[in-house]
Amino acid sequence: MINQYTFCNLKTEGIAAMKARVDQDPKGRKTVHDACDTPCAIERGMRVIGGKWTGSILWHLKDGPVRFNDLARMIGGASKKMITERLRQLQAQGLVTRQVMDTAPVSVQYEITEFGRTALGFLEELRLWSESLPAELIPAQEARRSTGRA
Amino acid sequence: MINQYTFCNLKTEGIAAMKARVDQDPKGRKTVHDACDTPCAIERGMRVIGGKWTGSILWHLKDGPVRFNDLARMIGGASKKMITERLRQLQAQGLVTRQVMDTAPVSVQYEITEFGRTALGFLEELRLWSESLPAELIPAQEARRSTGRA
DNA sequence: CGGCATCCACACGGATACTG
DNA sequence: CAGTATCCGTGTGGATGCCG
Repeated sequence: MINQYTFCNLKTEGIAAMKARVDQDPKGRKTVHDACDTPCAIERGMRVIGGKWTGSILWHLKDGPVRFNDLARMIGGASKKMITERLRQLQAQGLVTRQVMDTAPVSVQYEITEFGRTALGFLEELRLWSESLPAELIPAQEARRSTGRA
Repeated sequence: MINQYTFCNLKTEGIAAMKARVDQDPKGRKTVHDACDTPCAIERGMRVIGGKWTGSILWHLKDGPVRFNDLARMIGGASKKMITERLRQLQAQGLVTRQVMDTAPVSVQYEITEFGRTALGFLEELRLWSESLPAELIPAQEARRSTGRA
């Protein structure tokens, strides 16, 4: 009978791994201890860099500051709206900085912060892993149907 | 005029460290070279393990087979529907296996495959990174409003 | 127990137009 | 150039019920 599991915890004090468990009382009812009180670290991390395009954006900034439209150009498939949205989010989280250059016409530069760079390691790993994936199992990026508006 | 992007192409031949560049021709028009091959790997990877709860599920299977309901219990916050859905997806992608045990009542065991394990590496990295994040910037998991139905 | 079916509220995100 | 505003189809995913 399976009644003992380990899974992710938020407290990293003892690091190693506090073990979350599913226990069974005499009556057979189960309770979880130290479950993912909050969404797991995994989930929480995903909320930060797992947004659509978020990873790509961050990734594109790794080689230096990039201007808005260039960024949009690089990430083919993402609308300006999305780029803006995600950039704002990343900015609010301190992963990138936004700097308006005093030129005409205006130009805005986005740059990854030191903090943002700490995420690149993981992204690199993800990239390597992804590239080893058989193409068939990648869920096709479906084209949304047009809104029908002129 | 937007008419030339290379993105999400699945050719992974040259990969290595292709730098995406935005070039400008004499007339000031810009073109992108080697745009998304690399970054899109990020996006593609996200499509596979970036789904809601997907990472958590995989993560929770790392220590051994787990039964459906126990899995659901562990991942507090996810509905059975989601768990099922994601499990099916993971199964179709060969990251987990599903095995119906011959017991009464039925019990079903999910187990991570060797292939699935290859993803644990960066999930671990993600976990470490996430745990270092200040709690404030984690987008709260908003509670959906009830459907109003009885 | 381990689901599937249904219903439905949103949130997401593309398209488009407009602005300084 | 670098957005903002708006409109709206569509996907996502929680809630609930039923079933073998």
